[in-house]
Amino acid sequence: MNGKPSDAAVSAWVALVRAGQSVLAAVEADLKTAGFPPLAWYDALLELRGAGETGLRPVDLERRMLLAQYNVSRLVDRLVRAGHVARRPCPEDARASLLTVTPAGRDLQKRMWPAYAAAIERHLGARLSDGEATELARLLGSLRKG
Amino acid sequence: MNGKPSDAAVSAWVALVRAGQSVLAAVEADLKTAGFPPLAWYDALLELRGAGETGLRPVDLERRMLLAQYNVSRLVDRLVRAGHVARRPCPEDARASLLTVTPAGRDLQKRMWPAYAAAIERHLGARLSDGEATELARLLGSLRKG
DNA sequence: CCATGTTAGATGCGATTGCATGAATAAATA
DNA sequence: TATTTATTCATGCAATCGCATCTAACATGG
Repeated sequence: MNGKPSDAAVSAWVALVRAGQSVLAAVEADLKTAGFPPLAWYDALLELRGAGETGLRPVDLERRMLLAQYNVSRLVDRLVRAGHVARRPCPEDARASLLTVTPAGRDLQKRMWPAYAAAIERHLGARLSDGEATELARLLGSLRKG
Repeated sequence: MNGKPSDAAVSAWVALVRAGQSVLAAVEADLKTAGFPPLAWYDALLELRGAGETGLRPVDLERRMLLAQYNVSRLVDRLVRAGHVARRPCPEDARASLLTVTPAGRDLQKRMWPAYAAAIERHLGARLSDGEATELARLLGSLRKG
């Protein structure tokens, strides 16, 4: 079963790739201009913060961030080297570590948010009504695996 | 003027990044599995083909593909090395070349389309009705710079 | 316990990306 | 025209990515 996509589907595909790339690049550029690290750092810090005291194993981060295993491994390396994340041994699985955000990491994440929020507003919020944004989120949500 | 984004805008942002990444990665993976080069090659060949006999300068490709200048320079290098694109001197501007698709490039692009189309259908078309796809394309279209 | 298979994570290596800069030409201006 | 500025493209270098593979630790079946 491998039907061809409708014209509407192809249009949506093209629009998704273009808009995704364009908006993402613009937001990343704003963050960089403000002197901040890439979005992935923010995402990782947010995920880890949301996991509370215990922290997360790299494999958990991998699943939440939709990143390849080796990319998580190296992202965590960089975050640890920069002092934003701490590793401690995982008591239940000696292969893994438990990752938690350090105070410096929490601080970075908090300082990034205003710039990040402004970029989202500028490149996305300002171009859609709330109703449109909600509808967009709904449509994009149905593209998730399932 | 730097208001904070609404919750709806933030939701749309998150959904856009996640869905974009997820669907794009899935389509790229399908293409690679089928033994084809990355999507950027297809896009470039398509743009060049659409430009007819004359071809395009690298800078034109850059604008159409939303790529950084050095990425275009290197993408073209690879396409030329692989025999899919030809350079000839641009008569009106000695700095530039005019890029055209070779027969091999045309052939590659044609062979890629079925796999590409199937991937779009699988990862996007099959998950949205035509009406939804049209609406999605419309909403994403309003995110373009203007 | 041992053997086998599976999962978590790290890493060497080559390809690609991003940044900064260079070289050549074109365009604008004095 | 001579000078300055802007545009087009290429590239050295460092950082990052992707792939393949490796080690270590769990899990399962005997």
